[in-house]
Amino acid sequence: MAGLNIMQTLSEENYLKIIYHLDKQGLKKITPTAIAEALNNNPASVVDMIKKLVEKKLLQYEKTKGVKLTEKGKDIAVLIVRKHRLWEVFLLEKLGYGWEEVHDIAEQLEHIQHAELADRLDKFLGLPKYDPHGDPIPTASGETAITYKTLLADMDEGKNCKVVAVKDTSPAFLQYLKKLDIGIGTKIQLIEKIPFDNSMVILIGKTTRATVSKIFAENLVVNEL
Amino acid sequence: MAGLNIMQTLSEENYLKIIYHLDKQGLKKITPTAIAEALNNNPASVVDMIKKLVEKKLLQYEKTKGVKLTEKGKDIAVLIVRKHRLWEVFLLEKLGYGWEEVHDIAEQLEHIQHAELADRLDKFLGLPKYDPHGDPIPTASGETAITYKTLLADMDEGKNCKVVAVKDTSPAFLQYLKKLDIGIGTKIQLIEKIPFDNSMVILIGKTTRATVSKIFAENLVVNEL
DNA sequence: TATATTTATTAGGCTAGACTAATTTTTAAA
DNA sequence: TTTAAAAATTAGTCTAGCCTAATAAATATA
Repeated sequence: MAGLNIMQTLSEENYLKIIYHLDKQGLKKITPTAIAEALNNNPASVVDMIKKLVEKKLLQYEKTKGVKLTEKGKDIAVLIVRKHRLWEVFLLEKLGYGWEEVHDIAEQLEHIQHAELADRLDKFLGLPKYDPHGDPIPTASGETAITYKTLLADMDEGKNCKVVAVKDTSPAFLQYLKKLDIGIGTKIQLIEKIPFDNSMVILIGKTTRATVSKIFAENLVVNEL
Repeated sequence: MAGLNIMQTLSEENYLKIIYHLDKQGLKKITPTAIAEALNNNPASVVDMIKKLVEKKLLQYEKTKGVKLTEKGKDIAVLIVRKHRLWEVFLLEKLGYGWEEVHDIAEQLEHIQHAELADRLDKFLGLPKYDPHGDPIPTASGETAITYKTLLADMDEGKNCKVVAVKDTSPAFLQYLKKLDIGIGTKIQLIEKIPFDNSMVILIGKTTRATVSKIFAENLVVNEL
């Protein structure tokens, strides 16, 4: 994690972040056009910025392979993502913000610069592993847990999925799962999302209908069917 | 407090803030040169920005009277100061940052935009009245009136008080405080005032006795218990 | 393979916000 | 009141980061 101390501009940081995300999303070739679309700006602008970031050794670019973050560039991107997700936890848990509100504020907070900030915040929040949207929070050393899809964040009404894991492993949660007859492999259909409190109505297996809370849904790791 | 919802640029916000501070410091005529000095930039740049802010109805400017914040401009400035000081409290109390470190980070955090942010943060912190440097935190409605009490000026022999802030934030002073084991919240009893040189004998916590100078005592902001 | 289409790149503009240098206005001193 | 000094203003540059339009290159299709 060297060189994170050299301040990047807001714009540079946003480019690094978006490239990181595109990569994480599995895009094999990250092109200027793809970046422009993700940033909602112009490919010509992107080409300029790519040059600048290559110059700064934060990116590599070969027209055949597209854009790739260097180690240094990746470290910066991961730190931004880490800060973003930590701030989201803070806004939700400490300031009582809602689910939908935290992202936009975290977009601003993720750019706050100070060497120890992320680690101090992390500690203050009790070293959370996931942000309120179910995305894993990179650790201080930059490791990112596998990105899970959760019932809450990744499923839409009418979709079918299969339970592949749980995030929370507390007895209380596991017991509740047992009661609902949900286990690894159980098929679930999302019937209705209730925006008010992010709860949802689901169909468990073929016949059992249940209404489950936001907290429940974000702890259920699923694969879409 | 109307119109705070129209986003200002970072630079605009910094101008409004500095003008607010110059006014608070008692500068009767706030000139382009004074602003340029405070911002460490060029008077020519300041003239440009003044025009822009007058245009936006955030400032009034008459060459004879200098610059003045409009109601709207002042509301924005106060909110920035409020956010700055609240974030300083957060950084010190929740993240464990030192006195000297919080200012620079708060300079960044004060620009985070969200309607409810200041109020939510305020509530989360327990509605603090002072920031760690002893400056009063403007209330939600923009009042900044509170004059602080110092150990020197406002305490009498036998009285108990609690340290709420410091005025001087020089390393020398902060180091001395550390040595005496005085921090935010430390309880102090005034045992004896020595009229000769305005020094005083105090009891720090339960057992530690110390004699402190006038200069020391006037830099310690306290609340009477 | 030749052609059409999509993508990348270059060239040239634009705006915000800074700067320098030159000029005008204001203030202070003789 | 005249002159000297300081402050304000104007004019013209510069950079970052965006834009559009034009061109070049790559990819896909006939």
